Amino acid sequence: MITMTEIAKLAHVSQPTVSRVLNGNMNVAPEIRERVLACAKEHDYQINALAKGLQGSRTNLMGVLLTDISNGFFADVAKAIETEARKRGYSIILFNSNYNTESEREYLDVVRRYRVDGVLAVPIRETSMMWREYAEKLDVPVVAVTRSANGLDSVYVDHAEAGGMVAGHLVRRGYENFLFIGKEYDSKYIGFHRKLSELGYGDRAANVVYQDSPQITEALRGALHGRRLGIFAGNDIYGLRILSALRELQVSVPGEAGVIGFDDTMMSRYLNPSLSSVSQPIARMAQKAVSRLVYRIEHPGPCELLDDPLHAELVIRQST
Amino acid sequence: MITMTEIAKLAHVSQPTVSRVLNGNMNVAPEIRERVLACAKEHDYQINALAKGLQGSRTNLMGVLLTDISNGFFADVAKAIETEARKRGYSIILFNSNYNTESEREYLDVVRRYRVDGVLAVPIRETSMMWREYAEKLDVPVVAVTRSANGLDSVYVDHAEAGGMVAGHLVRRGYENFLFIGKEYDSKYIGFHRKLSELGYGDRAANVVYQDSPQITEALRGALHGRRLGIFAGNDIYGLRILSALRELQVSVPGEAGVIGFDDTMMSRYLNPSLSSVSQPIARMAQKAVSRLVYRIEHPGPCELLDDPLHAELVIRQST
DNA sequence: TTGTATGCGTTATCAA
DNA sequence: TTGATAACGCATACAA
Repeated sequence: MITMTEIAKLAHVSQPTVSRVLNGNMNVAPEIRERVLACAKEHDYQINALAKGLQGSRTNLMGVLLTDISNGFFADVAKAIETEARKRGYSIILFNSNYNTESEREYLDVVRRYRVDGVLAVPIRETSMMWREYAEKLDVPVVAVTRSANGLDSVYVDHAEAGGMVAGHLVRRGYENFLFIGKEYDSKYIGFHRKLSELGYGDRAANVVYQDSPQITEALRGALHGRRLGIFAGNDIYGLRILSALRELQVSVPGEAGVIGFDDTMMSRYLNPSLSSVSQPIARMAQKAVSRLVYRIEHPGPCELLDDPLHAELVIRQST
Repeated sequence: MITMTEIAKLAHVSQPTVSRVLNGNMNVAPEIRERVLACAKEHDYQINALAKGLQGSRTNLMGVLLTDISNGFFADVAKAIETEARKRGYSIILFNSNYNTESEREYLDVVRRYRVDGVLAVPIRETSMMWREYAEKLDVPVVAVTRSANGLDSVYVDHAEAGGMVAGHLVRRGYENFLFIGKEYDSKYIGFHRKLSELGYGDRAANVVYQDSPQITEALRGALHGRRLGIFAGNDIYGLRILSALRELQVSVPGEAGVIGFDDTMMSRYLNPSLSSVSQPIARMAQKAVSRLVYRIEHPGPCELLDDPLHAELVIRQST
């Protein structure tokens, strides 16, 4: 691939002059300018981003650490981030932690090797102090998306609040026993349970950590006795599986049991019964997170932590 | 971030010696080796990948150009590629063309700027010769994944063959009219139609280019007259929407109409009725594509084009 | 307005 | 076994 030095030779000028032209510096004679531009175009010059990055300025790279891109929600997040970053001239290096804390740690090192200008992360554990440490070592700004992390700028949806909304909704719909099915102890559940307690149903809420489909069926069978059961799924995929399991158990929805998912995946409106869900403002989150990260990149130095909780929205459908 | 030169000073050796130690070159006195390693560890040294890449060796970056990562299938592909690439020490720069040919072109320039070692691409148009041109300019190897591209190493599933399998299946199931609903003229449809012709149903197959949900409903209403209708959806998302539209039209599935999707997305088995689909060996494709790309990276120079069509598999469920 | 010189952090070549 | 030195491609400071 052709370099500035080579163009300089071809155009009979010095390399810094080529640099000036290509960077739009106006202090160059028009004739030289044109000669250089023509030559660059002819040879389809592309700047060497590595050299540029090495030289000290920016790399225009953002590291994006996700938990699982095969989850439709995060895929949408990734897409929105990529779009937003590109608008501002950044490219994305992508990593999948697969909910593995070790990978998360390891990828952070990789990210440092490439001298990314900043990092967007979906932190696996919101509560842990790991990220505070990480961020210090990283010496580039980090913004948490989707969930908040201790000690990080965070653009996220208030999951506890969303959990509370779900609880309120299920109670209004007349459910009297409650079940949360999710991947792990989760602030959604905390908010869910808190709200149920406030409403006087604190002792009627159970929490199941999901492992596999048979386990879901078992949990449901155990929870279904008499009272109408309101089920809160940690995400739409669980919601889908729960609907399927209830069908198998011949439980009527939303009659004997109601189900509400999380993330409002595209599929949920097409299911039968269509799945109620909690919708997150993905595009807005991506926009805010990228924009905050760019700000931090362009204004280095200490800075007050951003805590920007957005609000989820209930999308009520047939399943509740 | 600490550099080799700084470590050199701290350890009272020369910078190349540090380089040797950190690269595992054995021609270094054990005591020096330990001193350097200790110092590197203490300061959490991470190599500057930009400098390394600039110097001439590899960048250990792969460009990944996708059409749309928010499609569950491609999200799975992206994940598998990332996993496979990481196993071999590569990181991923990700791009979403959003089925936009201009973006595709533009991203290729970005990829060149970062001097990636190679590119994995889901080409938007399989038939066009664009990629042949692109690959020449790129001067790094390119491998097409998922679809084959003219003039590129290609690891893909034979969509025409898969379309034929679908046709055969629908005919065996007793459907007598046929409809393909997909994003655009597609080799799936070509194979589907060819097989139907062979079986004597050539004049009973229609092709609908999908735009929005109302349009699907209209198309279905138009196609449902008397004979049982076998519907082939270009992907599972369309399949889902079609099932939903049929419910709305009160058409029984798989009785009056049968539906089979494409990609065998995770959700399809949980739908009601569960959705028949065509499953593609994603992990194997990713593994083969990455492995081919790495081979080409490690063995530069001209080389016979790889054409590695894998085979799809029908997953028959309730919807047919 | 243009060119010369220097440095970014590596690897590689060559001497010592 | 170790250390000087150059080179990769660019941006920047400075000189002309």
